[in-house]
Amino acid sequence: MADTGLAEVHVKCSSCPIRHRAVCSRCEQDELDVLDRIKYYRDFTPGQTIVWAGDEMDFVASVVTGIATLSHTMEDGRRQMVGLLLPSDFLGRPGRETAPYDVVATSKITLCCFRKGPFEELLRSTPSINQRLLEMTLDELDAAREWMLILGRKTAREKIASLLAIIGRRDASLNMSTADGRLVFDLPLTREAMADYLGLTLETVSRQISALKRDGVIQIEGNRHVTVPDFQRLIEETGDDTDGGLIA
Amino acid sequence: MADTGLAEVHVKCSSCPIRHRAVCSRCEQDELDVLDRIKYYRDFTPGQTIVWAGDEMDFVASVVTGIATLSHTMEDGRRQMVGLLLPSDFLGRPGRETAPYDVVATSKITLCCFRKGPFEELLRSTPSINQRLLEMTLDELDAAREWMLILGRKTAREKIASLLAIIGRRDASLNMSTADGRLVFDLPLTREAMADYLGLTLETVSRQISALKRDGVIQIEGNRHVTVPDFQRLIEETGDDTDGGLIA
DNA sequence: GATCATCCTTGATCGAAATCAAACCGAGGA
DNA sequence: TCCTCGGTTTGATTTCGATCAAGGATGATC
Repeated sequence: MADTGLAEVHVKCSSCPIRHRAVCSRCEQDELDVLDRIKYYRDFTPGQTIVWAGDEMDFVASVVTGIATLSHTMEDGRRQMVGLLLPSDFLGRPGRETAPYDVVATSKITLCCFRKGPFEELLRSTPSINQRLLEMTLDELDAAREWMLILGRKTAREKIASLLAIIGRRDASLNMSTADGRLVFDLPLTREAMADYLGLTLETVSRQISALKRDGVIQIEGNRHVTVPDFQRLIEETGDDTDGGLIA
Repeated sequence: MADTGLAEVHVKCSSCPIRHRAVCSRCEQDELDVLDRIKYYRDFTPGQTIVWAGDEMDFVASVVTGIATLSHTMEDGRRQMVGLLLPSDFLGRPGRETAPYDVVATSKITLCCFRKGPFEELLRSTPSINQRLLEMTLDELDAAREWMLILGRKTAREKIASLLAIIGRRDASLNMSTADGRLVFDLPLTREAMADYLGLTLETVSRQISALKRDGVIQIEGNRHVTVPDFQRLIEETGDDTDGGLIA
């Protein structure tokens, strides 16, 4: 078992509450042993609902690869996305029985799951995981509050620019990007999902993206592939304080 | 010192990460001793800014009495409230140097503060506090996501009804309320603050409150004092799933 | 009790985004 | 090749809430 499992898990230690052997050299061996016994993997296909709001949820999980969304749906069909899960993000809440939102895969996705009971046991016995989880939750809270500003006070154009900046920034730290302020990435969301994220209609999303393209803020090939020639310019369009280096 | 401090702190143990002697019979004595040494109280007057966004913040705190708000402000003055601190709520983030939002007292308020260094030390040595803090942060995250739905997808009328329901519900568990579905409470916020909370203008807030009054959903005396004759009716106006018993 | 400053309400008008409607595009599949 | 279908774009029109603009209530201070 020693080092052969290295390729098995692709989660970075710095952003996962669970210390996977593959990437974390500081892991205590016994902790890993416990985790190995209770963890299992699940795959989902694009569009598949992972958990329905209100359903019992007997596991927590960490995203290994792929993207999922959390969203509220009102009875009349209005939908608001309230979270975006990228690789290394954590899903589920220790000490809660039922899921408060729908969780939907927007791409092929692999989750590393832990049964809730054993995981909570582990939480109790391993303060470091608790601490890690607290940090991650605080980060999520900050992100949520950032979104509240976007949802409550920004114009449609600013909303789109903000979303592009966030996705671009997040991708930049992990994926491709060229130096010199140029940035290239693929949108992980449909126009409709973007609309659900931003509290807009998909028509408005489309129009604003066209407008940003027309104004030279971005370039797009084939619906998803985005090039940002000048990231600073994009940041200016968000309405935020002009602080934004590529990687915050 | 033994029991004479009982009236000193009014925070309920069930919702405070710190176990105050006054209300918590399960406190371990030594933990209290440490806390007693590092805690201190600060009072603020209505309208006073407790922390400016970007300022260094060398303490964390728990609200003892009064109300404060967290808000983002954009350069052009647009403002979005992102949090409402009521008694027993926690303020500040362990492991962060500067405040990300303005914190403003909306009433006379008393904070129970802890210097950050010693508090973080305590966090490291006392897992139970970590755990408590995690729970509270997860609750806040849920609340933030609830707000995202309100901000992104609800109409002005639904927003107002939602805010009234939230304040009413929160008050109901602590303060006055009559059984039989009738509910009476005082708004802790000005129209402008409500607008900042809901992503509206104060004029729209005023108009929608008038409309709810005209339609008999609420009654109001003197700007602040609200009576909800039928809480269920108010819930229906929020657009949410019609689950809402008085106390969730 | 008059003055003043906040906070609140109401009216008229405007505008950004929603809604309604149609067409476009690329990828499979028959 | 043509057809279908999901995702997308674009246009015309409507609507809800913002904005602009007066006034009215309430409470503190002198």
